[in-house]
Amino acid sequence: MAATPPPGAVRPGGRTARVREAVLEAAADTLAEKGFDGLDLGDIARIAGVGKTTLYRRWGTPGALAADLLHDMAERSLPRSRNGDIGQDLRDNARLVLKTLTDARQGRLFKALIAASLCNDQAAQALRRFYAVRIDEWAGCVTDAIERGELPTGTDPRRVIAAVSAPLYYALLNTGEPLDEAAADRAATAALAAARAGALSTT
Amino acid sequence: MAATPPPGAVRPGGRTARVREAVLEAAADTLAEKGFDGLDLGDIARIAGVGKTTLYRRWGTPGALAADLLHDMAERSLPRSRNGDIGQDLRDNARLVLKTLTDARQGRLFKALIAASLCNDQAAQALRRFYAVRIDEWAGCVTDAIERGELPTGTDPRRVIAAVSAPLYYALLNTGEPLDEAAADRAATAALAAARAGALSTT
DNA sequence: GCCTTAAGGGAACTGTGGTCCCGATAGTGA
DNA sequence: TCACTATCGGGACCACAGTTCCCTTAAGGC
Repeated sequence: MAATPPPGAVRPGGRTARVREAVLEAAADTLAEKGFDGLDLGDIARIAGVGKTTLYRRWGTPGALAADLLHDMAERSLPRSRNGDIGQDLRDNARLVLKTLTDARQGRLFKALIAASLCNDQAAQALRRFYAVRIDEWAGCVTDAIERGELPTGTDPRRVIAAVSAPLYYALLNTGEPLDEAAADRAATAALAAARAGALSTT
Repeated sequence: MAATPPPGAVRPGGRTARVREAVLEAAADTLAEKGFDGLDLGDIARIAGVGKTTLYRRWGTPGALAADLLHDMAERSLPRSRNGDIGQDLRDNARLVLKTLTDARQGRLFKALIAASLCNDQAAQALRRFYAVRIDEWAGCVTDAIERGELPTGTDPRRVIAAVSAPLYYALLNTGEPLDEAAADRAATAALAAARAGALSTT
């Protein structure tokens, strides 16, 4: 019982790749504009200039399309800061997250992708992978800081980076508190204080 | 131009109240079981044993129904701890949040309601109100602790409580990190360290 | 450059989510 | 208790998201 490969996997080049690119771009635009529940495969087909049948055959559901977009986004990682000072690095990270979440297009896109991950298992898995990549990239700052003696040995690098983002996402998703530079700086300072106190260790 | 009152507002007692109760219960069950995108008004009507027309007339959309459920949930507030020790109080709060998020039914329900809030403005507003009520209730712990001199004056009570929940929700929604008692205790300890360091002040 | 067939696209079709109409039921004020 | 009408509920109806069919195009191996 040889499993049939998913459509697009056997001949991924040329036309197939162009279709995927156009579709993902249209999907990102639509998610940013209308949110996850406004993601209609028929609309996407029209906007991307491809056949509706293609959308249903290759992706099938809005959730699977969002998952593919997340895979695509995880590929392009942003380089982290290297200030030689953990306080400054965490602040840079907080500012970067802030900028992403408050940017009109990016902020709405992230909200829509989180909504997708809450409605669809494929999207949920892709979202976790996306954040794992992002966090791993920045965890290097913490590793370096530990080596420099700025933070206790045993500090968990990923947890420190996650601790910076967490209050900003909590404000975005749960409380609706305003997201501004003061909030970003508070997030960085709080994470640093927690790390110094040994509250974010691996054990 | 007198605005027509929304259906159910003029005669909210008796049958109308019973219908709302049955519908909200069915909605909560369905959200917990199938998530927000599985919330079909026709299904809810069948489960609740009321007319489909009633669902569409009184709520109209899944988002509005989720919003009404959130309003209902915000009414019933849970009492906070009063240990006389902020470390213990924050730990209790973290354990309570953990218990809610890891409970099979409650955890799924919260995820679904957050998804709803990301797809619908009414639900988003209702969710913010829900968390405002919850956070205000527990903020009293921090106010008391400041008076007892356990935390610096100028500490923002709501921010401290939010700082406890934030990493737990971040694990639930973004990274998929395991949610266990160790995670809850880390969240409480980290928030306490940040507050003691003055990183969560009102200014 | 040729051949095989994976992948795309147009168009017709259909199941069902959501609307509309109207009679039945019961909350509310007197 | 009665009258008025807000609200409920059943069923017909309709638009369209999602499927299916089948022909066309071009990717990839030789």
